[in-house]
Amino acid sequence: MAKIQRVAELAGVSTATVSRALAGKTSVSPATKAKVEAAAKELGYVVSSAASSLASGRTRNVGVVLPYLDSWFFMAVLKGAQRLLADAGYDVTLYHLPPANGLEEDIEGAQRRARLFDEFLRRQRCDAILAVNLELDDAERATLGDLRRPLVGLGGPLPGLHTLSLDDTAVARCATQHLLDLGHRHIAHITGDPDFERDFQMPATRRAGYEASLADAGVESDPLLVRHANFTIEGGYAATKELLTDPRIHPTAIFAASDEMAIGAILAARDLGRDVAGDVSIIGVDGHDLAEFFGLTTIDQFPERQGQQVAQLVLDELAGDGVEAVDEALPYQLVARRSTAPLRQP
Amino acid sequence: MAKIQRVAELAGVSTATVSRALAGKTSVSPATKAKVEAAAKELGYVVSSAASSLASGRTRNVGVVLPYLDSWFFMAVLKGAQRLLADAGYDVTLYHLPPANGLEEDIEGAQRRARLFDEFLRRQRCDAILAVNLELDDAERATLGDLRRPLVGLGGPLPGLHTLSLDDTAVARCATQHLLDLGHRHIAHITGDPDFERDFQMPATRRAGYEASLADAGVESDPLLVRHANFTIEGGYAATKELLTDPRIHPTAIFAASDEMAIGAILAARDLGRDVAGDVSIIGVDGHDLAEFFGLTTIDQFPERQGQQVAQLVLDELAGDGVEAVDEALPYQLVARRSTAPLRQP
DNA sequence: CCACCGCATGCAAGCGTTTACATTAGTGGG
DNA sequence: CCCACTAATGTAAACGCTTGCATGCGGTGG
Repeated sequence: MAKIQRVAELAGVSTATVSRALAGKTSVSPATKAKVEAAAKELGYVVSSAASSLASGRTRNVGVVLPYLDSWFFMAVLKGAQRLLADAGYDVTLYHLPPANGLEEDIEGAQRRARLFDEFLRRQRCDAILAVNLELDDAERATLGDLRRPLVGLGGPLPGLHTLSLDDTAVARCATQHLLDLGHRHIAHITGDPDFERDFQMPATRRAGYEASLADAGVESDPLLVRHANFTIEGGYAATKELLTDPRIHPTAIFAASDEMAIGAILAARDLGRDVAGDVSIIGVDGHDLAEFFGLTTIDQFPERQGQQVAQLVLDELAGDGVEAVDEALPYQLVARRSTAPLRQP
Repeated sequence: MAKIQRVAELAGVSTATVSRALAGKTSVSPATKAKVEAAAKELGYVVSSAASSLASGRTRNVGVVLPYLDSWFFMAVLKGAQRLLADAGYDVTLYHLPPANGLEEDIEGAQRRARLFDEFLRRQRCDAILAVNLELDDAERATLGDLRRPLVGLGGPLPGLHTLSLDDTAVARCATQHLLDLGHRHIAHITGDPDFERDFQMPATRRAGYEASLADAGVESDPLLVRHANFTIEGGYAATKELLTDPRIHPTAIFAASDEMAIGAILAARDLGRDVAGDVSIIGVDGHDLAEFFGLTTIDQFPERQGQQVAQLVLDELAGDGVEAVDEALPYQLVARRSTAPLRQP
């Protein structure tokens, strides 16, 4: 039996009034509202989300799509978003969507991806989708468009939808400029592997910022100073060992496109007996929890706050404040620590 | 209009048949099934989860309750569980439930916790709950019991429900024994802070295993050799600096209750100019991604596989294989790497 | 004093499925 | 050739809420 019935009977009102009283929206007299709430509490009543969704078309649930579940950065974002959404009464359902790698042989991955779009996201389980670092092909874009639900992105821009993104060019310039300002001229760069993930723009963008900054300073860029890793500590470590032992180059500073790679760089430098900052300055990007611990200079992008911001955006769109599909810039900030220092004069 | 209607019309059958054909359960002739599937595909039809849930009482959704969203370990578990559940067609909705810290002043945390139990978990949005490292009070236990849904725990035992847990005593003994076998007698232990999280048994249990193992070997345990950290790299680092510089003690080996603390220990030893393995052997627990990178000897507990296993348990219970409420032991394995070595003879 | 208005509430029609039960057609044994 | 039985399908009643519309009521301005 419709459980709301029981509450209605106990409170001596109709189910309609119970519904209205508990939703808190439309006009219900304070006295009635109190009675209903008392009855609900006494019976331990909580609305059935299925029934409520079916009747109202609203689910009180937001889908969060993440490319990685094992990366510090995305978890920080998730944490921020989850908290804000939960406080607003929304559940979060989590979808894992690894970046399409474009590899022929990854049939399983492609199937999972297709299934996510064709099946999971279309069940109308979410009032809105919050997608982090999502790159879409046209069919996928169409699927999401058909949902007719707010769709908000973090790390865009994604054409046609509201996104929050970091200005990767500016961030890279900021990091590079910091090293230039310290007097460094042989600045290496560790970034993502452009072949590794199809369509993942960020590494290329940061590299462009790095090169532009060098160019502005009249420093010639050397392809040998750019290495690819995959955003992991191990990757940064390996790349740095190469950079610091290649006899053709003599970098005095390294700009890593993520803090995890920068931490790997610090460890590699130490293992090679180089003095971090003294012999080689290292700067990262992210604002990793461990940056403080390692004394890592970084461009903090406040990931947890990003999660909150993008969640707030979702809530705004759900509230109908029909924001237009724009791309907003996220804040970032240079945090100077011990891993960077002025170039030691030879 | 009931969209299933359209499919039914296009396929020339009743909605009941469409429902059956798409669910794939009951008897539908292959021909009809094909027609229905074609019609559904043509219309891009996907069942509305709300309607389906309301009618069937099943949601195809599993709630996963985690104590931390920013810890490597829990994310590894989540990753494993999410994948298995997604492959089985289940959505995962994520609930963040920080451990109750028992602090009077943490009203906000207590409210969040209460709200999770009283509101979120009771909306009948989940077919089952998968709880990781959950510690419940009686009222909470009652709430979850009232749900009448499968409730499975990882890291128990939780009285009355089916759990998978690591034998923390055995793990600690295994780690300690490894160090004893290498000839160490002054073995330090870094574990969690018992006051930090009310009711979180694991640190105490591991410590007990450590002490039992020492006792078995006839080695006297020294409270000075036990330090508390909070399962972070920073914590392990700080604790290790203390251990290695306290003039009253001379540990030649450290057993850290987590790999992250063990990594902190390695970094601390290095910073103090000690040779890891040569001067001080270090062993952790978890099987962290970075253990290989740091050459860390560890007791691997295969967190991602734990996630899969506990997810499988959920699926089994949902399939009605009414497993009884038992506590099953999870596998673990000593992985010896470079951070442990035989005691150097003085 | 009346017509009108707005607020609080009730009534009942959905919302889009699933599924128990009824119905029909086909099958093999007696 | 009939019957009992099974497999495939249809019929229609839930499922537990939300919400447009109707109703009743006290107050207000003319």
